[in-house]
Amino acid sequence: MGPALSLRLEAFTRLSQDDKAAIAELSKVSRVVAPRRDVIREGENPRYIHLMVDGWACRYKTLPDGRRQIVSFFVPGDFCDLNVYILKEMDHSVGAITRLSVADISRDDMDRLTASHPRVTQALWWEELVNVAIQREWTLNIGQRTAYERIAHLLVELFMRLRSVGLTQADSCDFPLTQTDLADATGLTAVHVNRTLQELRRDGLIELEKRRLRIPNLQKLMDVAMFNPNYLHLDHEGRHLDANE
Amino acid sequence: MGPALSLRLEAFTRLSQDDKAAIAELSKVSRVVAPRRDVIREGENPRYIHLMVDGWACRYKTLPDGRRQIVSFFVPGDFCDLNVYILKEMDHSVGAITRLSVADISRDDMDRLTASHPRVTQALWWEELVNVAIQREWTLNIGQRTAYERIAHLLVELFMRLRSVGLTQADSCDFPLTQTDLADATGLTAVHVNRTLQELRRDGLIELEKRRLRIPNLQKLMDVAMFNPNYLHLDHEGRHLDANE
DNA sequence: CGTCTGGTTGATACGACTCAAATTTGGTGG
DNA sequence: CCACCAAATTTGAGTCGTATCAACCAGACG
Repeated sequence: MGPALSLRLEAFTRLSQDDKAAIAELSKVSRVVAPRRDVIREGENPRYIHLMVDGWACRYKTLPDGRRQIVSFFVPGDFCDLNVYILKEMDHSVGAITRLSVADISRDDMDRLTASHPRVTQALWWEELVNVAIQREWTLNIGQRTAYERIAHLLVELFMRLRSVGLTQADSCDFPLTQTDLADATGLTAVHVNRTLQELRRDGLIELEKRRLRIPNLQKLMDVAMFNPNYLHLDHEGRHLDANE
Repeated sequence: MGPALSLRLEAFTRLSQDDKAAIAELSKVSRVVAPRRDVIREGENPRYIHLMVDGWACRYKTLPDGRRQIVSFFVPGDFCDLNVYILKEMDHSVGAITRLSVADISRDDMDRLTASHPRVTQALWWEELVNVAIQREWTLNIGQRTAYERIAHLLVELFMRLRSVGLTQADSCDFPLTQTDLADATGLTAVHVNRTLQELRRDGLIELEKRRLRIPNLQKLMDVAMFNPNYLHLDHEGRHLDANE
C-alpha cells in the first residue's frame, strides 16, 4: 500500500508526482512473508533491499546461547533497510511480526531510482538518520528506564509513529505485538512484561487486549515514560515544503 | 591529526590524493574542548558538523531526573556526526572525554566537499551505517548481556575499533574512560562496574590501570563477551580498492 | 597540605528473573 | 459449530543480580 509509504517519506521531503510514481513502481509487492517467518537472516548475503510495503516486522539479533533482542520495529509505512549498500553479510535478522508484504528491490533498480530522483535519495537518508536516532533512544530506554517506564516509552513511541502515518484512530491503534515481543524488545522477561502491563492497566494508562492498544491519556503516559518526542524528528521541514509547488 | 582520520575513512573507500587533500583542508582544528566539557548539547540548534580530529568523546542522553546514558563513543579517527542534515535540534549531547580537537565544518563547506568528492560522500555514509550497526549492537549488549559479559563486550569493541586505526600497541591501548563512564555506557552503576572489572581482572581477562588497558588474550575475552565482530564491518571492500590505481 | 576526583569496600534492599503450572485465547479441522 | 491444540497470557513462590547508601582510600593538583 503506497499511502502509508509515501506519507512516511513525505515526512522528510515533499515528493513530486514523478517521484511518487517511481516509488510506486518499485513498491510492487514481490512476496508475502507469513507471521513469525524471517525476511532475511543474520549471516546471509543481502542481495536485495527489502521494502516493507505492509505489515509489522522487526530487526533482531541473537546470542549464541539463544538470548534474543529485538533492536527495532518496522511499522507499516516504514521504508526499508539500506544495509545492502555496505554489508557483505547481514549483522542482524529481519523477521515478520504480522503477515508482511515485501518488495525486494535490486541494487541496480535502487541505484536507478536514486540517480534520477534526488529527493527520494534525500528522503531515504533522512529516514536512515531518524532510525539511528530511534536506536539511540532505545539504548537510553533499556539502559536507564525501569520496566514500567520502559514499556510505557515503547508504547508511546509506537503510537506516535503509527499516528504520523495515519494509522491510529483517536486514542487507539492496532497492536500486533505479543508480550514476548515486548519482552525481547525491552530486555525484560515475558513474565515481567505481563506484570508490568497489568500495572499500567491498573493505573489507567493503557488498555491492551485483542491486539488493540488504547491510550486514554497520551500526555499522562508520556509523562511517566519521560517521553521527549524530539528524537523522532517529526517536525522536519519536509512537512512544510512541496516539490510540486 | 589526519592519519587516523584518513585510515578510518579508507576502511570504506580508497580515497584519492585529491580526496585526502580536501579532507585535510577541512580538518583544520578550529577549537579545543577541555575534558568533560560539551561539544554541543541536546536542544541546541546545530550550525556545524563536528569533526572529531583527535581525542575521545561520547554522545549521551539524559532523563529529566538526571539519569544519564552514554549511547556511543567517538574514538580518535572517528569522523563526525551528520545529524546537522536533518536536525533542527540536537536530540542528544556530545561531550569530550579527553582533551578534544574539533573542526567545526559549516554545512556549506560540507556540501562543497561532498559535491566534488563523491567517494568522500560514500565513505561518510558508510561510516554512518556502521554507526547504526554499532548502536544496534549496544541495544543487544545492554538488553541481553550480564554485567560481566557486557563490560567485556564494550572493552573488546573499543579495542578493535582502536586497532583498526592503528591506535593499539600489541595487546594494549590507551584507555581514558573512568568507571563512571563505563557505568553510564553500560547501564550499570559505577559500584557494580568496579566489582565487575575486578572479576575480569581476577579471571586474567584484562589489566586496567592508569588509563591503560591490556588484553592478554583477546580471543578469550571475545568468547566470554560472545563478541561477533561482524557488526563493525571492518572487512569492507574499501580495504581492497584504491582510487589511485 | 587540604581538596577533589576516581576507585574500592561493606551491608542491605529491591527489581527483575526463574521455574512451574494454570488459564485463556485463537485457530483448525472434523 | 464444537473439539482440539498450540500459542499467549496469567499467577505464585522463591532466588539472584544489580542497585543503594555510606564510608574509606589513593593519587593529582593547586
